[in-house]
Amino acid sequence: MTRALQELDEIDAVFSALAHASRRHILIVLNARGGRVSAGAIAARFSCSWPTTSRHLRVLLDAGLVRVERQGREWIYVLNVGRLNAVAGGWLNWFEAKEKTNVETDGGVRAVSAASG
Amino acid sequence: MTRALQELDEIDAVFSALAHASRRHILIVLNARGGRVSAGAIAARFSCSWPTTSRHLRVLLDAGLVRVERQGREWIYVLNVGRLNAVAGGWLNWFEAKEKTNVETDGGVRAVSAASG
DNA sequence: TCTTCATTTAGCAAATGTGCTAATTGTTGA
DNA sequence: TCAACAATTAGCACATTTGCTAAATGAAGA
Repeated sequence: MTRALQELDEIDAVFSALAHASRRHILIVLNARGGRVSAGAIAARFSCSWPTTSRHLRVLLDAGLVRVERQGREWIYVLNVGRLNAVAGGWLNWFEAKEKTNVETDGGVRAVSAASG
Repeated sequence: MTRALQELDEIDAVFSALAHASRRHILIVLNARGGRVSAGAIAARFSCSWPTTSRHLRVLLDAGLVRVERQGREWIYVLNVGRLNAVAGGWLNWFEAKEKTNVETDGGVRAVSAASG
């Protein structure tokens, strides 16, 4: 897979992960608690069942927005703010940057948005 | 509905709209073409059927990321970059801002992420 | 007015996502 | 080794999303 296609997959995974309110909530909670929280502490804050929260965590993990570390019998989830800002923020920057630099050509456009539709 | 809950609905609509690659692509195309493009010109760039693209446009419309104007027998879609940056960018800012301001309390956290899970 | 063009709406099938309960894995401490 | 604990994986039901084709809408020009 080329670098450009891999980037598109990353963008897709991140925005898909951000599409659900529970997962956005998990990231906010993680951030507010200093970026490191056990799965149990996260699950305790939600009204849905523990397995459901666990699956949301896995989606975030697959998108690279968190990583996980075993600590005794707990799993500690660690927020990856850098990736959130790089991937989601990076995509959003195409819109701010537009006034300054020339990204009018199709080539440039395809580089960040191809393989859809 | 309170102001805070309305904001949560806006965040939800915007991130749900951004969750599909075709819709992200539409926004990029719109941006590259100066922010104003007819539905036909957009549909012509996609491999999926015209009605399918039309529905993607409606999702973007409902999220407030575009508006639409009738011009003769064409529909012109107009990008709303301001809303994209305000809602999606605004949500992302909770993570950058974290190092500077204190948002540790649960009250603050709930204000931007409640009603999930 | 009638046809043509541009696009949307309707309606259906297939795929995907979400939530639950029950069962499993792996760790700790007696 | 065994019980208790922390969390995940498995498997199922329900809801939503996505894509298609066919039909409808509404403006423009002959």
